[in-house]
Amino acid sequence: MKKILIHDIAKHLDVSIATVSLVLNGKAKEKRISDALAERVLKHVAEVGYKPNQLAKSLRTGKTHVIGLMVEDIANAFFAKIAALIEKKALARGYRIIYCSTNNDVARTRDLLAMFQEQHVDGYALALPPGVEAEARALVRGGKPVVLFDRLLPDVLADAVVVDGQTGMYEATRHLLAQGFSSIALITLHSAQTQLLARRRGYAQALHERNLPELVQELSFQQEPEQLVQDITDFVRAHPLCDAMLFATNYLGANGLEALARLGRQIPQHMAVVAFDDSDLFRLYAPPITVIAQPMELMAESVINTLLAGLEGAGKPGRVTQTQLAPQLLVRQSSIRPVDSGLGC
Amino acid sequence: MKKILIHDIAKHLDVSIATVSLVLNGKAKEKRISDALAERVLKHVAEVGYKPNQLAKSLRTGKTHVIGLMVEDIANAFFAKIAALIEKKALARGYRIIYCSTNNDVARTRDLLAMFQEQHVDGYALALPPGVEAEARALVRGGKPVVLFDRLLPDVLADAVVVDGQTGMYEATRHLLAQGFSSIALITLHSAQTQLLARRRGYAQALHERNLPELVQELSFQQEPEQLVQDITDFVRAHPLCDAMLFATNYLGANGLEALARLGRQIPQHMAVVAFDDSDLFRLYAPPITVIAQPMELMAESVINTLLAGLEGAGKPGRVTQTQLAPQLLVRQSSIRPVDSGLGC
DNA sequence: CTGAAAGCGCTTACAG
DNA sequence: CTGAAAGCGCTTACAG
Repeated sequence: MKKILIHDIAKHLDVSIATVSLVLNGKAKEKRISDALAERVLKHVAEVGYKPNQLAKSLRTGKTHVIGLMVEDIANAFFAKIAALIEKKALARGYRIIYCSTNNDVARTRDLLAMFQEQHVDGYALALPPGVEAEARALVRGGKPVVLFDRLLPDVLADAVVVDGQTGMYEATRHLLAQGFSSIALITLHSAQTQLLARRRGYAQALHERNLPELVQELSFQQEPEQLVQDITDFVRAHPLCDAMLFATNYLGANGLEALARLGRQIPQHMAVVAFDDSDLFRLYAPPITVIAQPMELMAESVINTLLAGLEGAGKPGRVTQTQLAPQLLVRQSSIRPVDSGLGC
Repeated sequence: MKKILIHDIAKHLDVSIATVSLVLNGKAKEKRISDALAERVLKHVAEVGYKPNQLAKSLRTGKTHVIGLMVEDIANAFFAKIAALIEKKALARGYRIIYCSTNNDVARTRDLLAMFQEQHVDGYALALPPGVEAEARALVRGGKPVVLFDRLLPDVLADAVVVDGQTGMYEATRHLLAQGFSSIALITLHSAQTQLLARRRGYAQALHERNLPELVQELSFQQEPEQLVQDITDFVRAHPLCDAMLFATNYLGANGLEALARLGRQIPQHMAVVAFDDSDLFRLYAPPITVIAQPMELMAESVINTLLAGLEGAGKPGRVTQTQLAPQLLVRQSSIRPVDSGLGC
């Protein structure tokens, strides 16, 4: 089965190559090609199943209809879910997804950004680690649509879709205070990722309003889960008065549950728990874990819409679209203060 | 910043375009280009940061260095993990990944396969739903490397990497029998996916050896999680004697835990549980859930190696490489028969 | 080693 | 509407 070329179509129909190409690209009207002829072309193309070579097309037009999606780690439930949603919506609008995981590694991210450019992706949906500001700025200057999501980059003015983690964490902390927990810790990462900083600000704000001291433990990222469990275990042991823990990310939460289980601490009797991001684990855990859930559908929708506005839109007037979405506190049993059963507090 | 072309490099160095191209493609020796000149070219290319246009290169050579990865659902923990591993290994070998989720939808899968072809991917790593046998065969005949993974397709002779789910499920069932559970149900999907059929065979085999009847519940896939929970709840209610459940997939397991929790059934006192695939949820659940874990690293490694053998290898001699990996039964508390505490059995 | 040239398969002004 | 042609940016025989 020989590959069919546009030349074959033209020859068969006894029309010019230009006619076929114009009809296929929807420029029949514009170029005053008769409806009858256009239909004849379309019919035959459908019959023989001719598909234009995308590489040739892309080389000529400079458009690939490919979107580069960069996440922290596709195996992370949050990023896997957002990737699935973005993929679905992009596909429905005729765009394909090429994806990469940065693992928050700056050098790797640089390579991957270069790779996307070499692949001539039409647009970028990026959750970037701090440290690639210069590259991100250059990308934005390059003129192709760039949407940052999940986290921003300081001093990089670009379209973005983020969730208001500050308010989310503020409300979660207030909820714990209202439940009567008094020594509330935040377990987060030693990182300048903006979404983490925002979450921390929300926590700090709620405590400051009550003149309570912060109790923040920063763990270093890019280490084995087992090490995180150990670090959290150490933290719990070192802070016997701590009666509630907020986890700034879903995998910190997962490792935190493991640490508490190993220590034999009951949730919420010995320790209340709230985590960022919802997941099967948190929803089904015994007891179910209170979470600050991000609006996944909305995020994906916003990312795609912003990207497509830039791709199809009539050259945006140099303005930047930053969308901030509200998270939702889903209160479950893990953060409800048990009726005092005589256990020491 | 104007885009640099190979022509610019040649002009600057006062050599021919051919020389630059040959050096860049590692054919300097072969074409008897002096080491000194080759080095001069490489040095200048590095200095100005010249990157050949991949589209032009691909159009000319027919190679894109892109691998098409098709999974059932990138948001599923198993596929997200395998995708992360395949991505990492592919990238390390100079290949990029373009991925799609089939959602086991036949029409959608056909479209996606066509899309991969239009994109001229160099190789395919595919977890396909039953129903696209013809397309898969055509793809294999097309001559580009195709590796099926996770599940095979009947009558499609292609390279493949699968896990021996039959033995995995056989051993899990034997383990439950050894623990003294007597009415063991298998919760699976109404589907002809080969990996599901293999798992079912393993279950049936173990029961037949003991002359015990099968108790299989097939749920229809492509329905909402909530419906699955409801179906499993109905099943449990309808089978009061059933004292152990095997779940054929990870999300059936997750929904099963939810159903049991809602029904107030204790694990393993009222119901033992074993699920396919390990995950944070199963590992951290209270009680921890016994699972049949797939060797993720090995699977990813095998997929990539098989693919690259086809991509770089000297034209395989018409033979097919099918790899079957052993799963591992991780026994946890959910399937250990509790010491009789006087509870009715 | 070089230079000129063909060719990968399209799109798109341009003159008619 | 058509036909001839340029051009997207490479790679690679070919003759020298």
